[in-house]
Amino acid sequence: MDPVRIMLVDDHKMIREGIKTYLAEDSNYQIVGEAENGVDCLNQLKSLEIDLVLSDLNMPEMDGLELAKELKDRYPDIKLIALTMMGESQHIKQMLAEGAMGYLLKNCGENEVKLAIQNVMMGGTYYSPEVTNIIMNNIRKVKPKNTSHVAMEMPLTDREKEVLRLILKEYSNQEIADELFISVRTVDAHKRNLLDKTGSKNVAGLVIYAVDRQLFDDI
Amino acid sequence: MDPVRIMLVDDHKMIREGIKTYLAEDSNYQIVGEAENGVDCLNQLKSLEIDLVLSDLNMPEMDGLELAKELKDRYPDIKLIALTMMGESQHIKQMLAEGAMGYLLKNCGENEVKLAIQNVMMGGTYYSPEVTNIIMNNIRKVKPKNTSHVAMEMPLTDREKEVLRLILKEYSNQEIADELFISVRTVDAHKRNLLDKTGSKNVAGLVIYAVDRQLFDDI
DNA sequence: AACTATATAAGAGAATTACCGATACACACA
DNA sequence: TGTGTGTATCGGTAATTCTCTTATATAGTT
Repeated sequence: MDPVRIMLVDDHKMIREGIKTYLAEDSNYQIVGEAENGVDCLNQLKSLEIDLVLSDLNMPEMDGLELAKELKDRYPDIKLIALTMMGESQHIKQMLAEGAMGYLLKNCGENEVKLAIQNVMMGGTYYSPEVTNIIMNNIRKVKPKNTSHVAMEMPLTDREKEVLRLILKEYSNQEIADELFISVRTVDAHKRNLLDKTGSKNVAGLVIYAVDRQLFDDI
Repeated sequence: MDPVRIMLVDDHKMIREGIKTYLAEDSNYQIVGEAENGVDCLNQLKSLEIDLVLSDLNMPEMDGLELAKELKDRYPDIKLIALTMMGESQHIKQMLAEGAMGYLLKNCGENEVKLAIQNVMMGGTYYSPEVTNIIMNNIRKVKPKNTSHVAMEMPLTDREKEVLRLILKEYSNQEIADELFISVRTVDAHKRNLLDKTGSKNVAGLVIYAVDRQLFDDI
C-alpha cells in the first residue's frame, strides 16, 4: 500500500518534531508538509498532494476550526485529525461538527497516532479515550437544574409541539397561523400555554427548553 | 473485595438471562434483583441493597430515562449503566445527562460487561466504542448548512455578545437596557445588528445561533 | 351525564419589538 | 487633514406580541 501522505499543522515546532519521530521510520507514513497555522497549510496544499492533515486547534493567523471549515469546503477528500490538549471540550465538539474524523491528545504515544491514522484513512474514526471522556462529561454536566420540580413538568400536546417546532424555525405568529391554517389568536394561545408549561418568559426560553431537551432532531 | 450487587432492568427476559450467564460464575458479581421496568425496579430497591443498576432504555411503564432521573434523585449512590441497541443517540445523550456513568450495547461480550462494571464501580466511566461513535457522529452531522456563506460570517462585537447573552437569559429589551444602563432603543439597535449579522429573523434564530456555536458555556 | 383536557378563536388594551432614521466617537487610511 | 467605516448611542412611529378574559366544539373519562 502507498504510504499515507500527511501534513502536520501546529505552531510549535517541538510538537511537529515529536510526531515526525513517531512516524519517520515507518514507511507506511510520509510527512510531506509542515505548517505553522491554517493559512500556511492552505497555501502549501495548492502544490501538494495530501491524504491527511494532523492539525492543532489553537494557532495564530488561522486556527484549527477555521482550517477545518476551509478543508471541508475546498478539499473534501482530505481527512482531518485534530490534535489537542486536555480541557477543550468546547472546541472538540466544534471540530467534530466541522468534519474532523479523529481526535488525538498531544501526549499520546506512537501507536495511538498510527492507529488513529489507519482508522481514519480506512474511512473510520478515532477518538482518544480521554477525549471521549471530556465530551461525555461535558454532555453529562450540562444540566444542574431540574432537581425538585421534575415531577411538576407538564407534557406538551402534539399541537403545542407543532407550534414550538415552527417557533424554532423562526416563524412569526402570523406565519405559524398560515402554516397550520388556524387563527393568529390560536397560535397566540398555544404560545401562551407553551410559555406557562415550560416556565419560560419568552421565545428565547422556549428555544432553550427545546434545545436542551432535544425535542427536535434538527437542532 | 465484596461482590458488586447488581440489579438488571430490562423487559426482555432473554436479555436478563444473557447477562446473568455472563456474570453467574464470577464471584465478583452478584445479581440480586431483576426488574421488567422502572417502576418494578424502584419497588424492589426499597428492600434491596444495590450497588449498580444495569438498565435498558425502552421499557413499558417507566423507561430508562425516567428511571435514571428517579435513581439520581432517590438513590444518588447507586451507579447506573445503560443498556441499549444501536441507533439511539438521542436517548444516549439524555441518559448521560441524567447521570448514567456507562453505556453498553446489547450485543457486547462478557468481558466488556465486566470491564464496564469495574470501571464504573471504581468511580470511572465506560462507553462502548460503538456508542462513542454514535454520539460523535451525531455531533458531527448536526450541521448541514454553512457551505457557501462561511466566509460571509461577521464577528459579533463585545457589546453585541453581551446583549445576546442577556437575550439568552430571557431578558426583555427593557431589562437588558436596565442591566447595561442604556436606552431600550440602543438595545433594539444592537438586536437588529445581531439579527443582520447572524441572518436570523427573530430571537429564536439568535438563540439557535448561539447554541450551535456554543457562544456561552452555560447553555 | 358530568368532568377534564385540548384545540379553536375573539376583544381590547398594554407592553414589547421592529423599522427607519440620526448623531457621536474612535480609528484607520490616504 | 479629510474621509470612510464600524461601533454605540437614541427618538418616533408602526407592527407585533403579550395579557387577560371569555367562549365553543370535540374527545376521552368516570
